[in-house]
Amino acid sequence: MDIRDIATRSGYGVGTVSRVINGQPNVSDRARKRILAVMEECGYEPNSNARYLKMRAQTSVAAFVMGVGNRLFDDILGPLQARLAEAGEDVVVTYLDDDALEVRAAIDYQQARHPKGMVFLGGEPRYFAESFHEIEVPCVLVTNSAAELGFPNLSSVTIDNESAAARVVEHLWEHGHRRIGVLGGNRASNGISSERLRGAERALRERGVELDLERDYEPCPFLESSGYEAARRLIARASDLTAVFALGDAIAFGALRAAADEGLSVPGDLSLVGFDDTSLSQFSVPRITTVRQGASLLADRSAHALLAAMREGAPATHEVVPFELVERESVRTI
Amino acid sequence: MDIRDIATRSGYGVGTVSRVINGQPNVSDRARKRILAVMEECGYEPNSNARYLKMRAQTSVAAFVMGVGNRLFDDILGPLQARLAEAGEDVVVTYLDDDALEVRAAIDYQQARHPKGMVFLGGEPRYFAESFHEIEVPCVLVTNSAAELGFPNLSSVTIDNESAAARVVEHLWEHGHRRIGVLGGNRASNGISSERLRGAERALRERGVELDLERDYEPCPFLESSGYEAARRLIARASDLTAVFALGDAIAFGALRAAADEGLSVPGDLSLVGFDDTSLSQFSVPRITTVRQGASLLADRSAHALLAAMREGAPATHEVVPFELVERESVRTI
DNA sequence: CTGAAAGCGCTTACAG
DNA sequence: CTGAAAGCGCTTACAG
Repeated sequence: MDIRDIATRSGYGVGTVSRVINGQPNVSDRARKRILAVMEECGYEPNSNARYLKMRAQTSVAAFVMGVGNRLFDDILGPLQARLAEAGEDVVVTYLDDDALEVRAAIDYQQARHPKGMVFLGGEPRYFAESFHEIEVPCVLVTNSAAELGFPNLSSVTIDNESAAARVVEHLWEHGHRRIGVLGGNRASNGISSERLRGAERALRERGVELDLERDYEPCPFLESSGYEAARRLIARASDLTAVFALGDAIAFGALRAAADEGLSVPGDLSLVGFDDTSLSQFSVPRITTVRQGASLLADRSAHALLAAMREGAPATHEVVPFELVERESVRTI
Repeated sequence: MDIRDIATRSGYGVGTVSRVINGQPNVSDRARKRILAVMEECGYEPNSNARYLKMRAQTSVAAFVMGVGNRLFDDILGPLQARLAEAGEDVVVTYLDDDALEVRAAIDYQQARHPKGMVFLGGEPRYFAESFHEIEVPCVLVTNSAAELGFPNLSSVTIDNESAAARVVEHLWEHGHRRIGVLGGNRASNGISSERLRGAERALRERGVELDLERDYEPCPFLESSGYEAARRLIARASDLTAVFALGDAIAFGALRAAADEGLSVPGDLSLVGFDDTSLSQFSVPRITTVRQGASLLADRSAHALLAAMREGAPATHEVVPFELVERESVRTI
């Protein structure tokens, strides 16, 4: 059952059939109606390989997910693929190890598959700066800003991570905390973790305290297990901390467990704040105060930016969506 | 840069180039070496649309994920796509709402995209029985058995959910619990939740107690929030329960929170067991006793079965992989 | 508005 | 072992 069968059965030529498939205007109503009816009756679906081959277009959009265990990314992925599916786009997702070079992976992928567009869930700006110029298709970086990078085909949608982190510190400060530790991420990176770290440092500095990176900060990946280990180290080393700001909910969740293992109650002995508002912080005991970034809003805006770039050649945009500090039960006033 | 360019530059014909691309044997070593070198030098990658069009083959394998928030599925997806990628297969993933008809979605997808194979992460056997016969490509159902269904192109890999649930009840029983409630899933379904429920009922019955479905069972989706709500209802209704078996970790995690909100300590006032061994049960306070099913083992075996069916036309297999009860801190002896 | 024809980049008999 | 040619199922100028 191919386009020729439909042409024969409907009494029109393949050209006309093709035009109705593609919703082009220059077809008579009569022809359109008839052809649609025949296609319907035959359950005909155009062969996408042939279409894409001709249209010199690409098979789908590729999504690269940084790190396997990231809940927020999983939460974004669902809505994202839904939005894209509504627009008729498939998404092929690739999970990358935390230490994989996402831009390299994307370049290889582009070479092999010629996607129409790509989206990066997370990513390290440094790698983008180095090699993103090899990428030609419209892309969007999600949860991390690409504004500074200035590539014409790289949009981004993100919250203001630095301000959000500063807000957390402000919140802790208002509740009387002066000895605040920070947990997670990686100083060398210039991704979200360093933005958040910077925000925390700035807010502290504005209040006259300099964050002691050697003592009161402990880096770690955004995983429950890593958060657990890192928190144990931090707590052991800096036992005078009254509050810990974990740069991600998964880390905070691990830290909550670590505190329990150290015999510390949260928030009795130690206050804790997370980041992302996943179900981890919503249902833990105690519920963890955190920063919400809306997964479906991020997904929406990302799909929008990508589609606009893919379809209308819209220029790259850098959208900053709002965040919200959600106060729960893990911070006490001292 | 297409196959003709490579042909010209290497001094061979396109047929020969095509043969080396496809690793066919009837090419001289000299030709192969030369052509490979030219391809390498040009960074040439064959156009997959053209290949698939000619090979009348399909673009990729499709994965359907039932429900958006399922951690276990997310954990399977990563390794699964990695295995498949090693074998040169893309995977296009589609997230389905909990109430979506996965087999219908797959039929539509097959119609539209002609995938080489499909994998279902979760799924309702009833729907498979009804309409899977419309599906022609090799498929595998993961975390749920398709053995009873008897379709020649539907493999499955799963643990023995019924035995695992029975094991949980046995464990609770050994610790002195006689009033055991069950939380989660859906009685009408005949998917994993009903298997687990059945296992629990059986184990209870073997010990002379009949599970009161109206009083000591509360159905719910496999989400933290649903587990929370369901647990509150169950606890309010059947306050004499000494233990609750949640049919999933997410549910257990929600239940842990619900217990806290009811002023019940776990395991002091109420013992709790989950299912899946996600990080939710690993790092919660208390850590939750649960059943481990190995995500990467499930992924491995599924990829294996699918590949065998796709490449060698291997018949459907129904593999049962081991589970393990992992004892933690949420069950006390009474 | 419509059809006939060329061609997208490959693979695969068919000859040699 | 290798090349020339046909054709996979579409789309898109080009005529009309």
